[in-house]
Amino acid sequence: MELKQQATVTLAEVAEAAGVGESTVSRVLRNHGSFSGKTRERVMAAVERLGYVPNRIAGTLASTGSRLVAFVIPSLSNIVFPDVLRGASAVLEENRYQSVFSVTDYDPGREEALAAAMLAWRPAAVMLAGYEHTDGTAKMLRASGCRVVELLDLDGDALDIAVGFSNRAAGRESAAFLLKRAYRRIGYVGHDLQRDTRAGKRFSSFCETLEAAGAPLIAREILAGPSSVENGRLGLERLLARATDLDAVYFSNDDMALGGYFHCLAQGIAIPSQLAIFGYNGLDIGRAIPQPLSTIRTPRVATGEIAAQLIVANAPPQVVDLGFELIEGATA
Amino acid sequence: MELKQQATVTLAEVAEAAGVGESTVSRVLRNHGSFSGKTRERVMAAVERLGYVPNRIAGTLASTGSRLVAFVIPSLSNIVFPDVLRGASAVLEENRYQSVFSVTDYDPGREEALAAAMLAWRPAAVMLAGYEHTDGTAKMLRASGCRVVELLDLDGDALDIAVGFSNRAAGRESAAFLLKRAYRRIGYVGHDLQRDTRAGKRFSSFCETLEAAGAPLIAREILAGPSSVENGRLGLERLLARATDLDAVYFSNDDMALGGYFHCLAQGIAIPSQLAIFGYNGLDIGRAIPQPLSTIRTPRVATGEIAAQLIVANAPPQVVDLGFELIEGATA
DNA sequence: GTGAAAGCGCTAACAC
DNA sequence: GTGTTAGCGCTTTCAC
Repeated sequence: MELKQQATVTLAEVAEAAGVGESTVSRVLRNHGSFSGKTRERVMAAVERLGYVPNRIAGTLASTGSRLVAFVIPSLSNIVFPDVLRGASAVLEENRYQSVFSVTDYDPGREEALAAAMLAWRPAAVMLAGYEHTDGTAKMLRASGCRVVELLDLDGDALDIAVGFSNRAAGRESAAFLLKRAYRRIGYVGHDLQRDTRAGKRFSSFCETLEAAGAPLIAREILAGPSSVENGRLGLERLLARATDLDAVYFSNDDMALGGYFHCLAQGIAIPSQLAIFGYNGLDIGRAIPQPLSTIRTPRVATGEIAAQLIVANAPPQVVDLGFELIEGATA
Repeated sequence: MELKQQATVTLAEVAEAAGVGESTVSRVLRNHGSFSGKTRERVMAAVERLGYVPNRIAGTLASTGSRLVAFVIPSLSNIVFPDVLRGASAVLEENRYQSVFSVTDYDPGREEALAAAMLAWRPAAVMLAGYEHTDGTAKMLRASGCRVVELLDLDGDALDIAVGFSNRAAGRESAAFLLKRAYRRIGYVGHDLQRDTRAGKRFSSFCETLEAAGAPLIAREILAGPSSVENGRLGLERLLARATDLDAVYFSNDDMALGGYFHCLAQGIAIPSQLAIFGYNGLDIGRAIPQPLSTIRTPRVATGEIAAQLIVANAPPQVVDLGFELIEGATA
């Protein structure tokens, strides 16, 4: 316990040192209200001399709103969420907001507990992934009076603000694209759909679209655990062991699809003539492989940016559809 | 401004509703001090009924330590930092700590401003990447009295706690490995070293090791901007246009190395017989490509975990070397 | 086992 | 333009 004494320079001490009142120091520091240039100088000099760092805890308690935004995200392994955080935090930092986060690991129960913990900091907004929350979470969020932003999904009812795109539409368009290219014997390789409900939505609308076209899904391979390149490779290997006559495979996302691509590369399976591959997310890496990956590019960073802008502007409840872009690539 | 009224259920209201004093409610909620089972039930019932969410802002102000840990990281695009956050936040959440973060974009000036903003929340600890801070940042951190953890680098003097591994050692061992494999005409493809000082340290000790062995670096290609697969691809393409007789290339990290690998794949350059490739980080994807990438695996998640554990335990100042692992792979 | 009261370090009226 | 003062919602003695 070698802790140095917590350097507790307070606003009162600064006021004392500068020979002014506390509220004057507060005004100068927040550049709010009126004070003379001379006063300002004396205050700043005292701040500098004492190395004063304002206490936001006290400040927030005394004032109304906190410049804090809470993120409750499913994962940090799936690049989607760091991307969203990146977009949001850039905008928030510009506006002198701060970001708190916690990771649910795709567990709705954890989400509820973590959201409660976040709410205890009285944030200006809570940002969560998607619409699948427990009743408890929804109730708590509604009761909190703080802004709520649901991200990356539009297939459901928003609590307050929603920013993202439709996963169902993405699944549908992916299927439509493969059908248009005349693929008819289509398989699927995915990861844990119970937990990643957005991947689940894409998959179900993908299947519906195939069925409607009279070319239902032939085979699927669903791996436990999160998406990864290795799981994609393994998944395709297993799928092809069971279904040898596929002409295309839809993957739950680009990580998985890359794994599939590498499997084909290693096995000498010609893409797309022998087997077509289609992903989801539009990661940069998909464009750097020898054959650009056919996929759907999602506006992940923009989702974060827009969400943050709406909070900073205290915008009214709304649903913002950012859409997505189908990239034809060379693998399907 | 359609904000619902901020639902301000306070501890006082809970006390009132439960027919007990405020301090009793506080004791029950924190499970600290003594109270009867009956009292406990009544308090919990009132909490439930009113939907009370404790105000941590007030709680922290009234008590001593805050269960808040601040991360000041260079980037969220480089997977390294989400990995560290992931490890740390898992441990912190288990211990009911919360994580605040901000992103410096590799700018020491921004780091100083953001660190100051973080300090305003009086966190239990501030975690930063590496040792390269401005004098202002170092001074402020020291004066703050809060714990400081420097992550992912050990080549320098720690302010308080440091957790990570030596980037210089990593550069040295990478060079030694290539030399041992009898590569002698070695090149380098890297990203912005001014900003990513850890990559800079790896590179300089890599070069020193080559020189000491009488096989100095033949050529280098350094791209502006952050590391990416595409930049790696482009970098190798440019490098090979100038230096056609290389037998191995060292990349600033795995993202870059993957780009190089894909370039070779697309150009029909045989790996490793025509050209060897060596990376840094040991990303999972490097093991899923047809030829496993030769690289150094760094304990990124563990770095976050250990750092968090030390903070939770309020451990004394120390330097923790987690080391790294050289993966021989198939590309060098 | 429990309650009353004094702060924690600020902000926001409100006087001057 | 500036100081005084009353909270913000808790935790923490300290009596009882």
